[in-house]
Amino acid sequence: MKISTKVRYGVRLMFELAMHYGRGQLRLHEIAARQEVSEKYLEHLAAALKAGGLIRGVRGRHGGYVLARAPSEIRLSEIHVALDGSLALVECVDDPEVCRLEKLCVSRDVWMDVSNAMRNVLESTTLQDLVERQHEKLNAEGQIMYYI
Amino acid sequence: MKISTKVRYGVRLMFELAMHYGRGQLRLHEIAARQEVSEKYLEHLAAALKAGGLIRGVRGRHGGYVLARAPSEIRLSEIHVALDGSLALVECVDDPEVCRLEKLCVSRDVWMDVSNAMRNVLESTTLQDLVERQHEKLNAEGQIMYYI
DNA sequence: TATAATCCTAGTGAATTGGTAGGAATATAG
DNA sequence: CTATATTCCTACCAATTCACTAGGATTATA
Repeated sequence: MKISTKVRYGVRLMFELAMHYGRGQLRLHEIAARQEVSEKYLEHLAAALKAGGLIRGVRGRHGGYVLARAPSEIRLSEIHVALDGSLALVECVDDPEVCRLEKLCVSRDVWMDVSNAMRNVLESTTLQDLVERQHEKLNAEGQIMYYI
Repeated sequence: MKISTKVRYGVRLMFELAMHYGRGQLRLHEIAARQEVSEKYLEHLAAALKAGGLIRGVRGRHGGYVLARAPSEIRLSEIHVALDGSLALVECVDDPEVCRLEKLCVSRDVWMDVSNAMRNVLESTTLQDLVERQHEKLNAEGQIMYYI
């Protein structure tokens, strides 16, 4: 079981927007260049993130995307949900009705425990946390800031 | 992201063997009937579990499978690894070398946190835990024990 | 010797993944 | 007004993975 590239790239897209927060819109073209991903592919991710209410698009020349809320108000769990649906690792975690054995099923308990463990991490991490961690890392490495 | 049926059925297969532990081998035929899964499919799972050293096969008529160790000594993480490989949600969690940005990458930290959260649950849960939970549930529901 | 089980190797249809393609709509610069 | 640069929208596609089947070889028992 691996995280899809959709979610991986999506998180990085959101991270780029978070790093740029407060300085207007950012074009997919730039993000694509930095992440070395096709711009066309990012369009799909952006569409899903927009549908999820996490970013806003600015059309026309000199357009781009902006975060819909402050980085501190966007949890990674929301990004995951927008791109990949529920965080439940099996159907019956969200919807017990799907299995007639729900009450007696011990595997369901396990998958619920694992799902909740994931959810905890993703809900308690915001884009702001990522931005701060990035700054710490860059300082620690003595690197020039990539993001001006 | 969903758990594969391979792992789901595999855990249930192992659970059946755990419920039967101490009373000799159990045939896939029986497990398949109880889980309403094809016997042929379970053969594949059994092969992987055997290769992982978690079960032993007994060939010939009246053959079957037995746990290789006591249920209290088999962690769910081992089952997952045997059937689905590493618990790492992205390549670079296991092997930082795959990405040249490892040191500076904050997403890697996130996926490592999530992977570890999952790992914690699966490593701290044994088949014995499942067996006990099952007994509790059956008692709570006032049900006759399914497993004799 | 017939039978019932594991064991082994291949194949396969359907779904999912990870994209591309092409253009419409929209806003800005000149 | 026009050219251009962007988002937005819909369709398509190749490769991979998933979930499973098929067919038999091997092994042990009754």
